[in-house]
Amino acid sequence: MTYDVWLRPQRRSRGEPALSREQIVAAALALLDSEGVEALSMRRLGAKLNAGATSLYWHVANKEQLLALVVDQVFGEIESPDPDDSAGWRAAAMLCGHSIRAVMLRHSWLGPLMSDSGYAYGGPAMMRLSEALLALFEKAGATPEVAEGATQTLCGYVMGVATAESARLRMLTRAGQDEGEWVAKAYVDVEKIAEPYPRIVDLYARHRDEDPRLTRDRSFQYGLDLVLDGVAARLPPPSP
Amino acid sequence: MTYDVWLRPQRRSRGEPALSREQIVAAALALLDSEGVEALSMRRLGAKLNAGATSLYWHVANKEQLLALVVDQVFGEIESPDPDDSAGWRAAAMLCGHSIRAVMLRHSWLGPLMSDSGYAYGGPAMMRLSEALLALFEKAGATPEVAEGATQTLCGYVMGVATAESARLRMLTRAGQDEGEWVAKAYVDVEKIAEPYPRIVDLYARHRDEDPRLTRDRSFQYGLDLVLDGVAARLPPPSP
DNA sequence: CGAGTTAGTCGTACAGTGTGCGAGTCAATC
DNA sequence: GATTGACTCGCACACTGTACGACTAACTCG
Repeated sequence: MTYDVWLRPQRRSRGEPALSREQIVAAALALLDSEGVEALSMRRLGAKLNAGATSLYWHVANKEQLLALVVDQVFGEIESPDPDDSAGWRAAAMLCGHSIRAVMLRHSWLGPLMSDSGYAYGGPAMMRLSEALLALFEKAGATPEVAEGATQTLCGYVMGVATAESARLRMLTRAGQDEGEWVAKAYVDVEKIAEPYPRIVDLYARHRDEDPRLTRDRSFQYGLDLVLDGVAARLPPPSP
Repeated sequence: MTYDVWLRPQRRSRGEPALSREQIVAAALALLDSEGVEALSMRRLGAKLNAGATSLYWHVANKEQLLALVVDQVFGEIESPDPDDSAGWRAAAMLCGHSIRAVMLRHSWLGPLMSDSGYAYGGPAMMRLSEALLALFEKAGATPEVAEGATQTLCGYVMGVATAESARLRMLTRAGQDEGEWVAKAYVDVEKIAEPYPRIVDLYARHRDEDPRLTRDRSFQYGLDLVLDGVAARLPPPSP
């Protein structure tokens, strides 16, 4: 019965209670954003809400469920594509891909939390996103099967890459270093470890003097284009 | 200096010590496979090795580092592509993609651990894999830039999808249910939540009576083909 | 109005976590 | 024989998630 997270109605009384599920989720989100995932404990969250740690358990079954709620809340920040986007399906899908990535980089704890369990069964926000993507591709002429494949491939790619990117970002902020500095410092280590792997050394060298953020942006865009090319090839030819 | 995990030489004495780093990593791997990530504590790991929990800290700086070592060890199970594969680059890349997915599904804790931090800086095994993929694409005629893009896109897609798949698998084994049973049971909940999203309801309905494993296999293959199509379009046309 | 029910909060307690520290052991070397 | 260095380990600390039962305060019913 894992789905009852989303089904269970919220109990309510008259004089509104001091704590509410929305409040708790919002506070958890704020704590995650400002201090990272390892800082989120029920006690700290309670303290932030001027409440006892165990009071939270009235509104939320356990920590895992709370995290699922937070994850879905953040999914709500993603801009769903507009199936009637006048710029065409491709531009809309692209925008959506970038939006997913932006949200995952903005909340760099999202990747790990999704992998931990959030992924497995999606909440309403994730469903809304999936529905919108399916609709987008179908409107572009895809069969339901193609739309499904396109959606899964797009999401798989975007989330895979963004998860890796955010892992890197978390490591940097934890080290309190700028991405540029870090690349410079890491380079000497990488040269040693990667020594038997000339193409990797070369790859590092090629990006050595670039702004790492731009490199990442470009790299993401490259793969996104590649995936969307693949999608386009599976759609009926556009009417002239 | 995050890279010193891979650089630090192992201390050794004459009469070989009761514990070794390899042993610890192997035991941790076994524990992860058999009981999952939440069962891996330093105390339990120590007990499994007939050693005190804190003895491990002689061989390993901390738990995080241990996990990084385990992750890289498992990466070693992935079959690197053979750049001279007589079946062509596409078949080789495909095989590699399937191998990555197989390893991630076999060790369903891998996705989360990679997202947590492993991803950020790769160990030798991950480097070997990257090098092999770069070599494969370059041998197929790609420029270093295209090879880089292809590698990142392929890995991003495969790891993204496989992480999502393994999250589902973990949830199932935790619930002690068969994937088929679960789909059947979840269906009634999903119908409620997804009710405003007709395409998702439809998607569920389409797969309702299939073997979920085959559905997943097919879906993965679909996206892999799509990505490789995109890669092919970026390679020079094959000589006749 | 009084009694009972229910929603909501919280303190305490328990079993567990990662790991710093210092004390111990034992083989190799001087 | 003394000393060094490689290891092992028990204890302690601060911290975790959460079960449980006690408590308060508001609402409902007779």
